[in-house]
Amino acid sequence: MRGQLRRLGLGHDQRRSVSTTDIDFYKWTQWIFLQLFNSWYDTDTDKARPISELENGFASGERKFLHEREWNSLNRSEKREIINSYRLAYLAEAPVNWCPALGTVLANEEVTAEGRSERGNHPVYRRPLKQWMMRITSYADRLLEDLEILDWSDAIKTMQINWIGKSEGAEIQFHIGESQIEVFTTRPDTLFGATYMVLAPEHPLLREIVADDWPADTPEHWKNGSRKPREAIKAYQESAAQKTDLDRQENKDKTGVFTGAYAEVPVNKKQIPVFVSDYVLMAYGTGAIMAVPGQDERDWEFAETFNLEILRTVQPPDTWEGDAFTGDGPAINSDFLNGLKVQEAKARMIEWLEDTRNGTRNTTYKLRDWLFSRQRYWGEPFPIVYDEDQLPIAIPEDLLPVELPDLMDWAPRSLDENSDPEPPLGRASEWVTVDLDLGDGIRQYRRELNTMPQWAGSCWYYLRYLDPSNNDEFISTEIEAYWMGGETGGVDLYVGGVEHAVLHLLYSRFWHKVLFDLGHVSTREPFHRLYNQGYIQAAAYQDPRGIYVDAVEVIEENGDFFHNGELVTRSFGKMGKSLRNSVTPDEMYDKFGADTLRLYEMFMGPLDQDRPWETQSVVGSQRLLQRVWRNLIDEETGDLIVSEEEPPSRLKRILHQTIQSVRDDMENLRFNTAIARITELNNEITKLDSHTPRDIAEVLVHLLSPLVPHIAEELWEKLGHKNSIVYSQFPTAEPSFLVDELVEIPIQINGKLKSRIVVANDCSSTELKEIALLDPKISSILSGNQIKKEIIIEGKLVNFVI
RNA sequence: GCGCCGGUGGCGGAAUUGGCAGACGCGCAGGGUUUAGGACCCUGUGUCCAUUAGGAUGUGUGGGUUCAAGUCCCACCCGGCGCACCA
Repeated sequence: MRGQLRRLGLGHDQRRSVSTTDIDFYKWTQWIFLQLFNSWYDTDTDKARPISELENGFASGERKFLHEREWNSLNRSEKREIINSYRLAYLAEAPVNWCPALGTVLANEEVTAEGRSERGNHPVYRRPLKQWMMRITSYADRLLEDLEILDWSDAIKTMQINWIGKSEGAEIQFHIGESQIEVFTTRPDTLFGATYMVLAPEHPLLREIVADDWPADTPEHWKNGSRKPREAIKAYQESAAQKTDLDRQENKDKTGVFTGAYAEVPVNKKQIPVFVSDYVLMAYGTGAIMAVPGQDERDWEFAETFNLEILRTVQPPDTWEGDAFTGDGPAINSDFLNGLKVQEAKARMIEWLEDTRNGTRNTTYKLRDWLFSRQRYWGEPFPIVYDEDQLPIAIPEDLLPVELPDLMDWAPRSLDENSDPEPPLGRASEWVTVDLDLGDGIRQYRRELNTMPQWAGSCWYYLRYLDPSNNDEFISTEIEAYWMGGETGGVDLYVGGVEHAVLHLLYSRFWHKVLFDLGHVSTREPFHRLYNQGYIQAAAYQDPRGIYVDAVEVIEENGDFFHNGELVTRSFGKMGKSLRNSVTPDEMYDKFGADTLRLYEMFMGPLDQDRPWETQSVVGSQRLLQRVWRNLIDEETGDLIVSEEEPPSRLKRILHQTIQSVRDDMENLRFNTAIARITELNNEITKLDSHTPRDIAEVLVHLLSPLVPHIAEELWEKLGHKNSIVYSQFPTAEPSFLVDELVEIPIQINGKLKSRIVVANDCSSTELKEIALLDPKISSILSGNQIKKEIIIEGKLVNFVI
């Protein structure tokens, strides 16, 4: 890998090379973990603060302690548990993604929509486990808002927006007998239209509310075939538990069971039936909804299946032919809301709910806290030990790093769905306990056996890269300010693939904001400008059985493709072994040289798009370099053949126009068009009868140098320079040469091009018109026709309307 | 279903604020140089009609705005990616 980078002249700075697995690096990853562990999120000031400030606040009474008992009446261990529940890095028993095939739990971001692992595509199961979490949800709003200051593509921004999934609305209390159930809705304005309620099958309050017997007149199809509600609910819960996420997605037919219970709608005291259905997810909102079929398509569908009342509370337009109406319109059937538009009605209803203590304004997010521990060997050990209270204690900074123990057998075990995760570090029997003096004498502690995910190191490596050998700090304050500061703030340009949209790029932003709050970095965001490069794809070929054949052996004939005489079909995909379509940089280097390879890769299309590799086309780039070489060097002797003459003024103009566009293109990473401009310049030089003037040659080499450094350096040296071209100033365009003395102006009749005239660049519109009318083609068309209108734009065009 | 991105010659792709569609390259065709070869040089190359001159037509489809639309507006089709019963 390093060899390939070097061979291609990619100019990586070896001195700044960092590896997240080096002890010197992960020592600081552990240090950052401690910053998170030792902080809490203060919602009053909207930033992270040291946890000691919270503790002192509780102790002094300065900060209100909103729990049942007085802070000072708690014992040490109770206090610790409370404090722990505020930390940005905390342990929690929660439903997590357990991937037995990988032997580890995974973060939500690492599980695909199909409920499989991003890595390896293995099945993932939800199950409750005690794991380390990162309180990224505290930052949801800031992660959302600060997207605005970033120069990122809309694609990535929307992916993050969707992932954070902010919805504003209200939480409303419903009474079911003695019990109370909270519902989250983004449409509190439709409360009068609530005609039934639905709980998720996993909802904990089901136990309390399910009736003993079906009420009289309960329709048969509400009963799930059971004689008693409890039986019906139990059967439904079991069948729902069997369904995978995939099943739920594929089969969107509404199913459900009546609980036998009725809830009271707070605003009109109406009694509505309570159902259980798996179209309500426990993981979102409160796991319970008020169903408003009139304004919600899913509820409409369910209402139709179970013959439930449908009441419109927003007036759809007259032309409306659909079912549920989710658009805007005046409220109807809604008492004090009648006539109000959705926005006003929402606000009014929230006011009413808060006044009457039936609910509160609330916001929910799809984003969950980040599951941070893994049961793998290759990861940073947590700088955490446990004492006899089984509560986590941070290893002091001066005892870092906590090194990974040597393990002969470090592979994760492949387990099944029902087994528990087994951290490989548990096999390091010498290591699992440790004697430490943490202030009260040497005592034995039990180590944390989980490790951090691979994202931990990549969350902050861009900072360490700036100051890679600092042994005293994770980065020096001055160096951080120098590189990360400036107008924009953050990394100036970050090029990477789109696949990290809601993984690395979200996690990094989160860590960076924590470090910012604690005063360790000076910018709100880590990456100011993000550029997602496309992938180079290559043609892959499948034989009639669908098996991929070696792409290099395929021959084309009249648009069809053959492999050993057999017809094969073509598709495009990422290069790789499975598609048997790889072309390695080394092969290309050997055949064409590093400069040609670089030039071709930059020329084949816009950087942000996927582009198909075509070995056949690489010669084009090689030819350009050969032509440039021959324009400056005698092929036979190897001598420089540039002339010291002043270049002709026409060529000088072309030269400066080229400088201008190449600068602009490079600034915007449009290397393909920059190369096209350079090619045009070189083609002009080739047409010269005399040798290339030095002024032209030097600029040409300069323009090429970032793209093809090797040949550029050699030509630069042959031009007589002692120092490397990288130390010389990139050319700047002379404004006076950017305008041509003569310009060609198109002449249109009725907007269609009929002729062209060449005029001085400062030709006035009256002159333009006169010259245009003199043009033989134009005059012959115009003769006998009345000009109705004329559009004359100086320096641009002439258009006569007849 | 929702969101984002895209659709231009045989191919990869160009085209500021609406202003000459197809820059540049590959491929292809014809010619030149060479003992030969092409990773060399020159010329041509959107499509259709025409011997030429020239004409018509043309940026996924259908409408619209405009003197003028690849570009703006409306409706739709196709492809890629992401999310998906998110209340």
